[in-house]
Amino acid sequence: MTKSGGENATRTNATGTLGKAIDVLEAVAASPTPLRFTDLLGLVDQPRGTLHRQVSNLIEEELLTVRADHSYELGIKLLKLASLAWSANQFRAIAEPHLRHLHEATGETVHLGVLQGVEVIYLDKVEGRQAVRMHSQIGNASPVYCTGVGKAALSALPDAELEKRIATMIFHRHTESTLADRAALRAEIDEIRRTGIAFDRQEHEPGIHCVAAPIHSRDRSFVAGVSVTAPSYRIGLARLAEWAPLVTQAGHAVMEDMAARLGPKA
Amino acid sequence: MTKSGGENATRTNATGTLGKAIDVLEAVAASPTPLRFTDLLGLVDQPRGTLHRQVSNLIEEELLTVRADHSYELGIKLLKLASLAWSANQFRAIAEPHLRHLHEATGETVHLGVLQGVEVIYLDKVEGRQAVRMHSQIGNASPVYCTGVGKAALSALPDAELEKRIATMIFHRHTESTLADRAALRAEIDEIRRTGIAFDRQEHEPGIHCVAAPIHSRDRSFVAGVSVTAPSYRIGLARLAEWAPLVTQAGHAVMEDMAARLGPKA
DNA sequence: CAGCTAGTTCCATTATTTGGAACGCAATTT
DNA sequence: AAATTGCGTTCCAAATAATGGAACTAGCTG
Repeated sequence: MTKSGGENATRTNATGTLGKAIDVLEAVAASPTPLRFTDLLGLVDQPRGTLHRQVSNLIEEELLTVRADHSYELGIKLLKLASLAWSANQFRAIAEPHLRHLHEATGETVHLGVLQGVEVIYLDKVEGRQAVRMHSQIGNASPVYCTGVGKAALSALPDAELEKRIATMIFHRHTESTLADRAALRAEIDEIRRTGIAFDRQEHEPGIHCVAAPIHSRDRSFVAGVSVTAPSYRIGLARLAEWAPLVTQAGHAVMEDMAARLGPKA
Repeated sequence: MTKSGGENATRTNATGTLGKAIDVLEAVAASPTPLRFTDLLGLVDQPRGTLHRQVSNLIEEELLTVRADHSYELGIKLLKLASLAWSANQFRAIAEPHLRHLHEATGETVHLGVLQGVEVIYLDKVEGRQAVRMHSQIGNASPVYCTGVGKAALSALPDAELEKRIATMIFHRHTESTLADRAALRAEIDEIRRTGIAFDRQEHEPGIHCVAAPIHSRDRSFVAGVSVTAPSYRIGLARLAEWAPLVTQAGHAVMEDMAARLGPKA
């Protein structure tokens, strides 16, 4: 090390020993296909010996597991930690009653998500019946630029921050209506800032649209969003738009509760 | 290889730099009350300077967050990682259709959990409607000795392993029928080994009981369990017992699928 | 405003990580 | 069979990154 500056083809946070370990974990997490030792070696820019010990440590800590075919899988300890993280999460706890109320008022699925880099991580979800995979969403990471919650959250960011994030985004056209470039996104954000409401017009998944409102801490170092999602065949865009005030109110209510419970600095 | 896991009595794994970091994370995770810096200092055997840097690194990596009042909270990145861990988990994927089938056959809630040290971590859950907290269970860690899945899993362990785990358990009487000492648990495990079926007779939560069957890899280095849970006011113990064969079959089916899909070594 | 307590920074010492190279083992190929 | 190649694993001197005692600062509190 030391030399060669440190460019690298792929990922590399390389912040201290911990950072390197997390890099490995994230490489495994991000791969859609199973990774074996050599595959990882190609992804993480670390010498063999080092990588090998790194992986051993992660396995020792139960953060990683080896499958029968020698490929790696994230460890179950992560599920345990996440479960605890979820239930101790203060923001989620504060928002919960408001999500519930919003769900009762609309009858549709309500999501709570926070901005994390250029992704939205869903923190909670309230829905009616639904036979399918529960918790399909919690912890799920989606692109910001094509989700209601994501765009709402972006709109709450100070300009400098916003630009920084937009700069690092990689756009991918998920549906016909996806905003697929920076200019379109910037225009949309302007609009959202004006109205206080964000729409996802089937930009992520065809047939699914939503209304969302921003939530943020006083200093905007923490930004998030609430949304009401519905299938377009059942709920028209006009109907969705009628819920906008409710969603905005929910967002405001959460912010008020934050101020009240976390003190004025929050 | 890879073994030697399992310890985890108090704090201080101290295995390398990563281990120390995880210690901190787990201390935060395990605490029922918010922890501030000095509180942590008392829990994790590390000098101030060191702990402080440790915490800073964890925050840097977004594995930890500071709340407004300076107490710590597990980071949302954990949710993201866990979500990916969950969907990539091979065992869960193999078991899923069988859980679903078991749910259809009984109409009650089905759980899948794996043994992790002296706890059971729930990996999946299939249930009917349920207005309450979704994913209430996934990632949740419960004591082995008072859950159906836990006892079923224990019964699949080789004697030496079983004794090792029993030795490190700390018993806590959750209900009137909780097995509250090693002798009682050992007797129960014997019984389960004989019948292949484990019952939780309201040993964890009053009013809730379940039938469970063990699942394990060929070499028993991996043990888990499936269960059908029901409220006792609606489903009597006799009725529950009638489902035993179904549950056992589900367990066997999962093992067969594992052998088929992961090769004979699994 | 003095006296705490809790949190943060410094830096010489020390222990841990590093990474190049070699080893062992299967599966392929010759 | 012997040779080759691909993959995972182990070693160890050199170098980097972690350690931890002590000094410093910010916020309370009486």
